[in-house]
Amino acid sequence: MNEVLQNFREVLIEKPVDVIIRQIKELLVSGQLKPGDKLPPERKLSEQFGVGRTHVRDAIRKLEFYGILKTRPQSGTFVASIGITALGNLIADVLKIDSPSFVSLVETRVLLETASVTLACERRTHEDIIQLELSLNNYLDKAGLGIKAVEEDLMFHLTIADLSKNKALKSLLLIIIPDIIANYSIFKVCDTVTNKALSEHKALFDCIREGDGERGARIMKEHLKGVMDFAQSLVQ
Amino acid sequence: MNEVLQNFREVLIEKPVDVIIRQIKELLVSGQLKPGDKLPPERKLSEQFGVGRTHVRDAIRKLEFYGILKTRPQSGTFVASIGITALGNLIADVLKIDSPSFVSLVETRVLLETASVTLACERRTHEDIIQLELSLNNYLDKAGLGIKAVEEDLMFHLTIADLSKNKALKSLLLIIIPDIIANYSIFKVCDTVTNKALSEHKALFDCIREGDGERGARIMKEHLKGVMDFAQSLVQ
DNA sequence: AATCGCTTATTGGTCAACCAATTTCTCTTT
DNA sequence: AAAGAGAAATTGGTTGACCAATAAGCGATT
Repeated sequence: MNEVLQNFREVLIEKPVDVIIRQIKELLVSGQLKPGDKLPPERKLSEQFGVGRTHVRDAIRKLEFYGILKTRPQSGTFVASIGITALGNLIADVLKIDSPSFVSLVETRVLLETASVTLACERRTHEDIIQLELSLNNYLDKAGLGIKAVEEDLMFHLTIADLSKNKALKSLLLIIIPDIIANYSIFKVCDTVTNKALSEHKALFDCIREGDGERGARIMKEHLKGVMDFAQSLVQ
Repeated sequence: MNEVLQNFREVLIEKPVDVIIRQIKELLVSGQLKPGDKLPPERKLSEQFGVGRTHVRDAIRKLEFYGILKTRPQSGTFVASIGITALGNLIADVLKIDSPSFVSLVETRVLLETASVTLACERRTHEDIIQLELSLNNYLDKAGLGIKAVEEDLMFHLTIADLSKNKALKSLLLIIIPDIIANYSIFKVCDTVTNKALSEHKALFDCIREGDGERGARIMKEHLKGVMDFAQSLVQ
């Protein structure tokens, strides 16, 4: 298959779902639909937009996923109660196809992970340390043999996020990590196992065990610096 | 309607979609499906799980949304190429209904916004400052009259995120802000307009205009401290 | 006049059939 | 035997009809 053409087409054609979403968005920002209002029935919308009900349902699902709509079976779909202006902008932003740049992703990852390790140092329990050690060993066992251990690497980082006891933080990391991985494969980021990486993982573990948040943050930044440098080199 | 009962039922019943997602997840973690593999056709899956094809499609959509699956029309649905172990854990985590606590959300918001304002101070252009001033005035105009200006408040913060030139950062803020708003209404957070809030917004603007990142971060933390204190008071 | 109960209409949920693009197979041709 | 064209099967996409739960309307009863 021609990948380039494929991507080209993907940009050009606006999928039916996206058309509907935009239309519903316009109903919202124009004030025809206010928070708490009931949306017209799916049949009506599909007729109004001249499109199948399936597409309307898909659009509603997606909007629901973003917390903008709330549908109650056999009753109707409602606009979530949030300010209308903010809503319009939220939708516009969320649905815009502005995939964050690799630099943005890595920059944000550094931010989240630094906070993650700092919090982990403060909040980890004795059991947490045992769990983290298991995760560390999983990584060391594989990486020590010179084998790529991307999964184990990530799991170690996610475990640290777990110890931060901040679910929101961990969720956000879960969101951006797949994107980072995708970019890794696109740009063929060098992923040779270095002794540096190995010792840094060990050092991170030590910091968390000893509760040295400041040093943990420093090591994390250093640990991710390589990726950051690479990301920045792509831009120039 | 009895809201309590509603919530109760909502927890109890496992929707068909979630059942399918769990089944597909088991196919993944058990190794029957490896990254890059093609999933059985939708018809086969629906037959195998003893459920309508619609539900299978819904499940695939959701998994696709999380970046776990990738479906190509008239060709098939494939498992995204990411380590299987990490995958299993990602799915387990993402689909777990562990709504982050309010404290987590606010804590993370403080983190993101602090970084946001720091970056904005470094990277803002002349045009950015004009735009931010507009946003600020929108807020001041409404809030100055003693009217609640939640939307304008949020928009000001989002504009700052915009000036940070970090799309990932802004996207993440967009993700958690609705959650925070939801909690605001649940817990009836006091949202009286205070002179303190007004002057802090102005101060944030000044910092960004003058490029004083350090002071900007300090003010942002102070600005969100009230919310943070409230969130923590709920726990105790 | 207000309220309770039944009937009817509306609504989102579900399903099975159909469509068009893709892939696979097979037969022809070189 | 290899390559190519074309038919047949497979696949995700789409549609319209049907289902069950809810809401609305209406009339009898108190």
